[in-house]
Amino acid sequence: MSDRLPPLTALRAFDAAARHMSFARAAEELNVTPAALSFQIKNLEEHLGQPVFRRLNRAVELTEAGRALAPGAAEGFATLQSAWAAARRVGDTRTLTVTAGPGFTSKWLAPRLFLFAQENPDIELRFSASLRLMDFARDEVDVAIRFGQSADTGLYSEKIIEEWMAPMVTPDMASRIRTPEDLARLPLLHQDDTAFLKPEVSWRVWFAKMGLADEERPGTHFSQADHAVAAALSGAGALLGRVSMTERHLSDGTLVMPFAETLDAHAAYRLVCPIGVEKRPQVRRFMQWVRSEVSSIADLTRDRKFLD
Amino acid sequence: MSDRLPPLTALRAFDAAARHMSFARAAEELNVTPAALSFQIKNLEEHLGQPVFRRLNRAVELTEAGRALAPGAAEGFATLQSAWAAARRVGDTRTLTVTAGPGFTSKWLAPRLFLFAQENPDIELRFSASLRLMDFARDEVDVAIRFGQSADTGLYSEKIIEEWMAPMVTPDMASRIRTPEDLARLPLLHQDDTAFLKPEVSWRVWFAKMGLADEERPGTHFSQADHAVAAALSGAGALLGRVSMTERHLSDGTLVMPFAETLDAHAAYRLVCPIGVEKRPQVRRFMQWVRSEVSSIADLTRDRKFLD
DNA sequence: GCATTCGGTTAAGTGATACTTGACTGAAAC
DNA sequence: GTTTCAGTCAAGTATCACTTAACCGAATGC
Repeated sequence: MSDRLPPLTALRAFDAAARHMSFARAAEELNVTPAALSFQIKNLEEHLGQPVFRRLNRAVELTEAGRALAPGAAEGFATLQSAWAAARRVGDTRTLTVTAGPGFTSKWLAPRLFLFAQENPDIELRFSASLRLMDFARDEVDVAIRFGQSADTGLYSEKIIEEWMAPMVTPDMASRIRTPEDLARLPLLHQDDTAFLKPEVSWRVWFAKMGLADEERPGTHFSQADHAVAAALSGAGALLGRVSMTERHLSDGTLVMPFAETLDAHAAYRLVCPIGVEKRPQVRRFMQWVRSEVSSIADLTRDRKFLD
Repeated sequence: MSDRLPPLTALRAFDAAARHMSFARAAEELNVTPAALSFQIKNLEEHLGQPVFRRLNRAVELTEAGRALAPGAAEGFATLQSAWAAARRVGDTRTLTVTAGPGFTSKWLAPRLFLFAQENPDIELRFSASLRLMDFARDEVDVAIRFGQSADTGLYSEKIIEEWMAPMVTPDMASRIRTPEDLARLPLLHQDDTAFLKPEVSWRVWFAKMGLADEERPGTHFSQADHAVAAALSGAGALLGRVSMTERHLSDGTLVMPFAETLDAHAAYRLVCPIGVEKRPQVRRFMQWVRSEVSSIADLTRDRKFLD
């Protein structure tokens, strides 16, 4: 009994046929004639010793053996596919695929990306904004930007922005604020995306450290940081904003910090990639560019005071 | 840029070469000449646009691209391999592969297996005793016997033995035991493999339910049930034994239960397999055999009393 | 120090195999 | 009742994977 793999072209044909549940469409995918595909399946069945498809009049359906084979075959070829894609990316100095969360993407990356594109016209930057953590092997991504309190092990990881938070309001609002008590009377905007941080960073903590009551503060809650920022920009209330998200608005004055007292998030954005990838030229250039962009926002931190 | 998979034979050649880190041995594995393999690798490199191996004088080493490709390639082919093996097992009514923990294997399965073999000479029973949970797809196992309090979802699961525990000693010892207090004075044997059960089953609980002090009982601890049983058989002390493990010894009188009071483990051995597999003829016959074996131990439970 | 062995490469020739073409089948659709 | 659809079969062909045999360079051995 040969438990050795059958001819791989036959397996591949089966995989395509099982995914499409149609020989004709499978043949199309593989750029062969239906006859060739039919022959391949037959060949596979000969190797297996039993049919994998039950031929119906106008359709095919998997036999039990086929059902046993199909998921593993699909997974196997998918694994090969992404391994191949990963190998192709090595030595490809033209493209760079970056992933980041939606907040960071919209408030930090996206507004600056055209600058990177200008400086590096030869690099084709691709983009994948997603909250879920990417699997570098599966998702064909070169570098990821992740927010968190500790570095991932087994990956290259470089801290790019230390996060801290400060009260922020529109300039108009700021003119009417003198004391923390003034602030507390405004509608407060809460970002729940920092809720997992320890120690906690929230309006409650900020006010407590400023000497006001240590109590839950009412207000509007946002699950995504950029929505909270948008609300603050429209004058909906006072935001305990993340500098990484609001640096642009603080620079151009559409948001201002009425107090110098800030909270350290004890967390940072990190640039993360599989070990070795950080040495590829386009990744190097991206990192350098990120570093220089970060250093230009450093001056915002000039006269802040940490509440600790 | 073709991100489509390269010729699969070439990928396969690369996989073998990367695993052996030698073209010659890879060629041997694939039953081809080194020349053919060399050509395949070259072909692959042409498709990739860069070398995957650096040729040294007497050896080869992976390039960065090779390192990116190798693990995924190995995983992919391994997946295909086990999917193929799974498909081959379907429709193979000759062999049956069973896995169970070491305790169940040595105390229940192994002593009876020759009976199954006698009744079913046409089935080749294979065996895999392991503590770790098997992955049906990966480990080429048809059915598993697992001990636990709840059934696994997504799998066919049939309760085969409800576990309960009772004090057990050698007949010699039993003659000197009249009251639970007598028992408590003996060296006590503890099995830690049931420590994860809730509610707890232990000497402490048994004695407490019999009206003695609810306190930790000293004694010897065993991580594996069969070792504790062996100790009890040699007269080392009193065991709060699992009936599933000791049925044989209770039947032939080498162990006896000095009290009728027992503890329900609220757990059971289950026969587990991927859905659909339970319909295969040799699996059916194995299950039927297990059921009939189980029913023959039912009479042990005749005059037990549950402490609840 | 010269021959040997080892591991890989190259080139030419060969055989298997994967594919195409074109005719065919049987059932469903119009 | 013709048309269409999905898959099959048979014959011929092109491709490709493989073998054979000669070759290369470096380590090994006497």
